Formats: sequence, C-alpha cells, structure tokens
Amino acid sequence: MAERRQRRDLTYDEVVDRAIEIAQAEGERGLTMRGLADACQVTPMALYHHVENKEALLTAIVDRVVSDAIGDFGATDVDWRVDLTEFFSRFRQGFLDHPTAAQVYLRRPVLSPAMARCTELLFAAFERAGLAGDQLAEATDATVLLAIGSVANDLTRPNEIRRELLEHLDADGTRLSASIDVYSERDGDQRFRRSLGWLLDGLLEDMLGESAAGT
Amino acid sequence: MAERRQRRDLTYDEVVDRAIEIAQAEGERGLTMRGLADACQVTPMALYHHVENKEALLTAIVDRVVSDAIGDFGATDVDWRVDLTEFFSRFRQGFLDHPTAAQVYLRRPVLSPAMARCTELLFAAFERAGLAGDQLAEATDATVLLAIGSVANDLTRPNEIRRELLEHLDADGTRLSASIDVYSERDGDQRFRRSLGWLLDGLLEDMLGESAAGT
DNA sequence: ACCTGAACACCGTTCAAGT
DNA sequence: ACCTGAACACCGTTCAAGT
Repeated sequence: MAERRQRRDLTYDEVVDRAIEIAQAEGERGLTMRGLADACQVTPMALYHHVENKEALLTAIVDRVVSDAIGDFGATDVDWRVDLTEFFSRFRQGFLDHPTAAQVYLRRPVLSPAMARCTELLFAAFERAGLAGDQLAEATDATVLLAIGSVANDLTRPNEIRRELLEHLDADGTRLSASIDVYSERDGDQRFRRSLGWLLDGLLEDMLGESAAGT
Repeated sequence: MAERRQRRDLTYDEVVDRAIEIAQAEGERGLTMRGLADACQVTPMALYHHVENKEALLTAIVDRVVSDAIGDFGATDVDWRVDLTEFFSRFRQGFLDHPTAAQVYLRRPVLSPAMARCTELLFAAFERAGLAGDQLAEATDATVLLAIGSVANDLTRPNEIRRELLEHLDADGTRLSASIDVYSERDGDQRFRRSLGWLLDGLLEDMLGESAAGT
C-alpha cells in the first residue's frame, strides 16, 4: 500500500462493482470497508465520500443484483401465469447467485428502484389474472412470502443437511428417516415452481371461484 | 467489575437464559460475549467453558425458543388441518417474539432436538391428511417455505414500510399506490393462515385429487 | 474443572488535516 | 470535492496462567 497515490477518479459505480466482486468471492463477512478500500486502491475513509455507510452500500448491492436478475422483464403475450412464474424464478435465481444480497434482503427491508419495480410487475400479473382491489395486494403478499421462504431455505439449507437432523431424533421419531432420501434429489427451483402452482391454484379458486388452469 | 470473584456455580442453562434476556433487550448486535460475561458476573473467557463458541450459543437459543413455542404440542382429536395451522402459528409466533432467534434460523440451518421434533410433527399431520411416500416430504417442504417466508417478512417489514417504497416508483408505476392502504391493516398471522390455507387447498387437490375442505 | 488477565487480529466509523 | 492518517470504541477468540 506504500505506492498508493491520490486518485480522484473513483466513482460510486466502481465502488459497488468491487463490492459485489468481493462479496461473491469472500461472502458477506469477507466484505469489509477496509478490504473494499484496498480493492479500490484507496484509503477506507475515501469510500465514505461515495457511500453513506456500509448499510447503504449493501442496499446498492441488492438493488443492482435484483435489477440484473429481472432484467428487462415485462408482460409478454403468453399466459400471465407463465410470466409470473418466470418472474419469480429469475428473482429467486438472482438471489441464489448472490448470497450476500440475499442475506441483506432477508434481514431488513430493501427500499430501492428495482424492488419497487418488482412489486409493480407482480401487481400487473395479478391484474391480468382477473384480480382486483384488495385481492391484488393479498395475492402479491402470499406469493412473495413463498418466494422469500424459498430463497432463505435454498440459500442456507443444502439438501444433505437433513441427515444431520436425524441425529437429534430419539427412537420414536422415524418419519423423517423414512423420507430422508427425497431430500437428496430435491431441486429448489422445481420445488418452488410446484409450490407456487399450488398456492396460485388455491388462491384463484378462493378469489375467483373457478377451477384454475392446471400447473 | 472490581468486585468480581471466582464463582464456580455458573451453568450452561444460566448462560443460555442470560443470553436470551440480553437478546430480547438489546437485539442480536447487542448480544456480545463480553456483555454476556458481565451479565453472568464472569470473565468473557469463562463462557467458553460452558459453550463452544458464539454460534453454538445461538443454536442453543433457537432450540430453546422453538421448544418453548411449540410446547407440548401433539396431535389432538380435531381436524389435522386445524392442528397443522395451530402448530405453524405457534412456530411463527415464537420467532416473532424472539427476533434474534429468528435471524439465526433464517441465516443458517439449525440442527437441534426441537427442530427435529417440528419436522416429525409436520410429517405426522400430513400422514393424517392421507398423504404418503414422497408426498409427505413435498408437502412439508412447501408449507415450511411459506412459514419461513412469513417469519422473514413479518419480522423485518413493518406494514408502513411499503409507503417508502413508493418513493422509488416513477410516474408510470401506480399499481402499488392504489393498493397501499391494504398494507396498513395487514395482520401477519391472519395473512399467513390464509396463505397456508390456499397452499393446502392446491396441494391436496393435486395430490389427492379431491376437493379439499375449505379454509 | 473452572476461571482470570492479557493479548491478537480484526471491525465500522469519527475527527482533523491535507490538496 | 476528494482523499489521507491516526485514533476511538468496539468485536470473537487464543494462549498461558492461576486454584
């Protein structure tokens, strides 16, 4: 670091870029303001000129990740249900590809443009489904709960971890043991799509009183 | 701290008790090994004799919280669906009452006796519903996703926070604005129960091919 | 076995100063 | 405006030593 000179060309975007790189390589604990400063070839305190504090930096990371994940996603001419599922699948995968961003999203609200856009897309999809008024917020709410849970679960619980849970069961607990092999082949995305399908079936049946289209 | 003497009566249970008290009062960031040591009237390093490290302590906290929350819960003679909903409601509430435990549960797998017992209870409920084989793990999986998501959402997103999201919407995004008032009256437990009902409806319809009992 | 005291290797951030 | 350098007030944990 002895050869560090003043560089007045550091930008906000570069700081966020480097932060995402470090987070990908080292995880959230590995992303420190000091380490990030080194990567930017700058003193720790120089970062505070571009970013308010570490939490603001983390918000920027989540916004970037979500924005990249959903891309230019918009309504297509196919089934709203296909669109909605595709949207959530992208949303999910973006977070699974960026665990640090996911951890932040799971820990606190993230108020950002990309996040607001997600909400609009969901409302639009449910409007196309024929929902209206309070139903829109309720349907969005329910499906978002499932998506959040799916991200949290798939990010932190590898399939094999359930075997370790068996060690905490006493003799009379054998139901999980009998089903333990199911978890080895568990596919997170497929599991989410099926669960979302069930939730939509039940929700539409209740709200629209019609037998909804199958999964 | 000058009047701290050696006390050889400190127990594991007392350490966990004090830790939960501090976590309740100060939050997860406020729970430090040094602060916990003070509360136990002991030197920081004395704690490491009773607990392997901080992560092990957090696991103990989650186990205690979950164990207390589900209590002596078991199958009753009423509808399995009532039982299942009641179980999840307790599980949910336990975590909402103990945010620190919830944060740990959302961040990493928690392998403990109480957690294993939860899985057994869920499998048992779905057995009573008439499911068998792979269906048991799949139904448990789907409902757990929803429960995890509900905990994460209700713990970290106060109802009013959605209004702040509006500031990140540009002019053409007005769908959330139109529904924003729905979130003010949002009741987390009720919202979870309804969503769980929808998920169970869709799931049973698909797995058992019958029109399931209403919510 | 149970505990103390000092130290190590970190954190995020404030403050004062340079250009 | 943009950056440096030193310092503050913390962390979890290791290590060596006491009883």
